Amino acid sequence: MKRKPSIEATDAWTRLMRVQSRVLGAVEQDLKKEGFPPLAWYEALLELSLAPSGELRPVELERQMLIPQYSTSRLIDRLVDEGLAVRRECQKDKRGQYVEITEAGRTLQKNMWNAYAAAIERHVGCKLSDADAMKLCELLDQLGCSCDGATANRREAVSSR
Amino acid sequence: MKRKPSIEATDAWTRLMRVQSRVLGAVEQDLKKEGFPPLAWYEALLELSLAPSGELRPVELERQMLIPQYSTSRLIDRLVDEGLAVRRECQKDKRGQYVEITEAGRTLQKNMWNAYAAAIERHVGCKLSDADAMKLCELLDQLGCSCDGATANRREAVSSR
DNA sequence: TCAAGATTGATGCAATTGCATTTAGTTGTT
DNA sequence: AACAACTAAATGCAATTGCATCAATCTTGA
Repeated sequence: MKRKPSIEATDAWTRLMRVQSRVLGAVEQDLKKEGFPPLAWYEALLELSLAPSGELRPVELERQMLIPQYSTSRLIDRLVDEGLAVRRECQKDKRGQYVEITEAGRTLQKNMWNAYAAAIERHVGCKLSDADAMKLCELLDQLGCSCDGATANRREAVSSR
Repeated sequence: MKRKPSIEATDAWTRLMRVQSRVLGAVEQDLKKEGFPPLAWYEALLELSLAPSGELRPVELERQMLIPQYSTSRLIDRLVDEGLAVRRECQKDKRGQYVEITEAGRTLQKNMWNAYAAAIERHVGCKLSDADAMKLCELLDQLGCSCDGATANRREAVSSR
């Protein structure tokens, strides 16, 4: 127990932290400059838009997005405030509810995807060959132990996002 | 302009975001469980401890750590409040100041490194061969366009941290 | 069937962040 | 010297986060 990491592992750790923070910052800033809300809104709208009949339980959204329960609750508050989603009652489970994306929500999601895709291309895509990107995925997956779910299961949906 | 990213690039982006957030969360939580302050404190203490005579200008710390100016200012406030650093007047430039690490600061930095190193090993090191870690660094560096500075310049110091 | 325990979602409160601005001091130009 | 432009650091304020807890409902297993 308590073995020390190799220099290589430590470097990988450092770069993982620094590079993602830079890249994320750059992408978020691009979106903001074009007047769009934070990425988390996009993620939520995407999940909702892909769900059957455009609705999800908050708890499902929470699991997809890997964020804490109270974050989900407040994110939904904001989406609802902006008219991007509505809360609907859930008859199966009266503790719960459904959150349904609105037309405005779908529209925003699509518009954001344009800007978002361009930003990904600008800050990731054009710096990496497809082969390198795949290799990077592999290596990251070794760390993640399951980045799975989310993206993989609905590969078909990607082109339409 | 405005070309769309490939599936591979998009996947790499997604994994970069998700994996670092998981790994960071896991490491931070390990540290917290052992009663240590946030990682940012460690980073700052490390920078200070490596600086000649253990002191830096806030603006230098800011550049090393890649955080906004006001964050640095407040981080220093906290370190000073806890007796881990002291503010010293800067005669060369009276707008500025020096921040000097205290003995308590150096001690905490060393203690944190034990826990931190173990956490890196647990969440990164043991999941990746050294060769894979190096490859990961390379790929991330392609994105970062300069993760450089910080770590690379003072490789000698690493074993002693 | 009923109590114990688990799950869903919201929320009060304190701590932290982000933004914009302020204060103070420095530098460069004429 | 005088002024404009710039840099260093702090801070007020609003927004966001994290934590703990709550209320309501469900599940279960004796």
